[in-house]
Amino acid sequence: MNGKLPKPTPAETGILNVLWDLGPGTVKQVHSRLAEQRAEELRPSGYTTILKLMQIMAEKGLLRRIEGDGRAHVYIPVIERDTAQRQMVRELVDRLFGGSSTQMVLQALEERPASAEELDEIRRLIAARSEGGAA
Amino acid sequence: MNGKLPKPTPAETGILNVLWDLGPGTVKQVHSRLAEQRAEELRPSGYTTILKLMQIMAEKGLLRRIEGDGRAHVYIPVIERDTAQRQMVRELVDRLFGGSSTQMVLQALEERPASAEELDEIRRLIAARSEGGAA
DNA sequence: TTGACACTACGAATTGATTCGTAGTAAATT
DNA sequence: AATTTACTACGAATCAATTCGTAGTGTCAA
Repeated sequence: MNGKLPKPTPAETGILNVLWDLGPGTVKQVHSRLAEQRAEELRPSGYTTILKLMQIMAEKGLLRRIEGDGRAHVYIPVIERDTAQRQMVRELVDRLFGGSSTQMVLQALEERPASAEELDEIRRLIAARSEGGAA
Repeated sequence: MNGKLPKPTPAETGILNVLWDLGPGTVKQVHSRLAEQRAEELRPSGYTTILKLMQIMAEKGLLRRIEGDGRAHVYIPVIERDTAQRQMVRELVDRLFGGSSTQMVLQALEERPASAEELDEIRRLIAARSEGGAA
C-alpha cells in the first residue's frame, strides 16, 4: 500500500530531501537544516511553517510520526527517495518530452555535462540494459 | 533578452506543447487540440479558460500575439521547446538529484526503459561528450 | 510555585494558478 | 436594421500551497 501517496509539493520535497539525507528527524532538525541550506539564496521558512508542513505530510501519509526521547516528535519519510525520483522523472518525461526518456536524457546531458566517470557509469548501465532484454 | 522569462506553470506548459507542435495558433485551435487530447482522461478546460491563460502568457512574455486573418489573434511561443525542456530538467535535477544529472539519467532509464536504438543514440552522445572536453 | 522554555496545535491570511461567467464588439447573415 | 455568430476582455470565484501568529501544554530550574 504505497501506490496512493500523493505527489509531494515543492516545499514538501525540500523536507523529504532532508529526511532522506539525515534519516528520521524532528521538526527542529529539518528546519535548521533547511535554514542553513537556504540561508544564502532565499529567505528560509519559519519554524511553524515547517511544523505545519510536516503535520500535513503526516496526514497525507508522506511521513510517519513517532514519539521521540524528549517532547519533540520524530518524523520518518514513508515514500522512498527512489520512488519519488522515478515518479517525478516520469511525470516530467510525459509532460514535456512526449514520453521519450531518451529525449530527456539527451537534454539532461546537454544542460549539465557529466564528468568522464559519470559518463562511464551511464555507459555501463546502458550496456547492461542492452543485454538484459530492455522492455 | 530571453533569460528573464518566467517558468511556465503546468497549464501553460500544456498550451506551449500544442503551439510547439502546431506552430502559431489561435485560442480556438489550442483549445480544441487540448480538448481532444484530454477528452479521455480529465475534463478539458473551457474555452475562456484557455483564452485567459494565453492572455496571461502573452503578458508574461511567454507568448507573442499578432493579428490574424479573421478576428482571432494568433499566438506564437517566445520560449523555445529546447530551452523550456532544459530549464525544467535542470530544476528537477537540482531539486531532487542534488545536481547530479547522472543520477537522474539512471532513474529515467530505470523508469522508462529505452529501446536498443535509443540506447545507441545516447551512447553516441556520450562518446561525443567524452572526447570533446566535457566541462 | 512561578516562570522560562521548548515544543505542538490550529486558525487564518496570503499568494498563485486555474476556472469560468458575463459583457462587449465587430462582422456576417437574415 | 436586427439578429446571430465568433471572438476578446475582464472581474471574480475557487482551490491548493505556503506562510505564520497565537495559544496551549508539559517540563525544568530557580
